[in-house]
Amino acid sequence: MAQIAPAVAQKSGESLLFLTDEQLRKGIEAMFFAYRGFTADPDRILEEKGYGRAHHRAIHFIHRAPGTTVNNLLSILGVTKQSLNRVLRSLIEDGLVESRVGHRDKRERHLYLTEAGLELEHQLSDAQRARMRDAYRAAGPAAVAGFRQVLEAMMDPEMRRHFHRITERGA
Amino acid sequence: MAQIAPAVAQKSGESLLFLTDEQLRKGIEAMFFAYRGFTADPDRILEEKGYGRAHHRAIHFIHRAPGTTVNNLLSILGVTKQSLNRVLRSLIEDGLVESRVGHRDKRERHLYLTEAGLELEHQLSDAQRARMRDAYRAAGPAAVAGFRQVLEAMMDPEMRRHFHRITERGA
DNA sequence: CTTGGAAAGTCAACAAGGCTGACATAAGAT
DNA sequence: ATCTTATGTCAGCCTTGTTGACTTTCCAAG
Repeated sequence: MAQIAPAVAQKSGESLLFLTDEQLRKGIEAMFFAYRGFTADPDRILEEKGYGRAHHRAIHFIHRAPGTTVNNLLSILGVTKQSLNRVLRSLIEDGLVESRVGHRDKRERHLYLTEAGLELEHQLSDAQRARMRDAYRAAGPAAVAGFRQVLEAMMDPEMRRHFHRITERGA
Repeated sequence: MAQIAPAVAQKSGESLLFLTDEQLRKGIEAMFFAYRGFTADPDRILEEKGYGRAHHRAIHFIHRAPGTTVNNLLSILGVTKQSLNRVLRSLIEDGLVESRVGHRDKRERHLYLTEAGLELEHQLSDAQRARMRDAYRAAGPAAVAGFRQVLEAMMDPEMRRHFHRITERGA
């Protein structure tokens, strides 16, 4: 059902060989193995500190959008408030995150990294960016552009909105 | 520490603007959001059947390398045998996977998908490939080549070996 | 032939991090 | 005054990862 015969490639002007099931499977496996590498370095650092990936995600997005509300973080991370709350509570207790009551709407809590939080964020980010930088450098700018295009096309629309919102400040 | 100033770009002949921290952060976030999309469709199917991602991974790689041993699967998946065993046991009990005692070495178990297993594999794979295909088509062949280059550069060396071994038959 | 060690399986216990459901509180909105 | 929203919290459940200990099977080296 899903086999795209090479003959189909004639349909368009360009070769559609990159859409064969075999190519798609390779892409799927590449995503799987690459994601392991992507998380490996932060995971090691987090383990030492007794944290997990969930903490990393919270720290990352709070750093990226300081003052974000719990609800906003919830929709970015796509988890339940109970799940996020467990993580946030430990980060707040450990003094990595500060929760400030909203100025206009006092129901909201605005989240900020403390000095210690920023320090851990840097440590995690440095490790992850180092791997990313090596991969980017090895592949070159054209490949990086393609990489980003495919990733973006792979996102759910709602996630793509988050991605653009978070990303749109800065180059 | 990790900031690469635009001035550094002059060092090489080509622009190194794609290696700024901001660009790297975007790449990191793109990976995060894209991976969610990548797993979303299979996750929905698996949930209906009472399985999880761990089952999907086992099914995928057994399909990809029929007759693989437990130990081989273990090193591909990077989990403990206890963890994999729990998943395999349920798949065997449910008749999706068959475990055959080794011909030469009778300690080894060779794993195969049954008819039912193949059927589920197809269902999961179709969903995941559909998203992949849409993303590939939207981005175009050049972008796909870059995508694959960056992903491969991002893998740990051992995972890259697995990737090549699994992938090297076929185009 | 015996024994060492590898491959596999199993049991128990635990932790992280998802989930649901129920409920409490504060405060904006109507 | 009441409805709704934002947040927090308690309890309980599931999946999927972990370690450690132990058994069975069986190849291979002595």
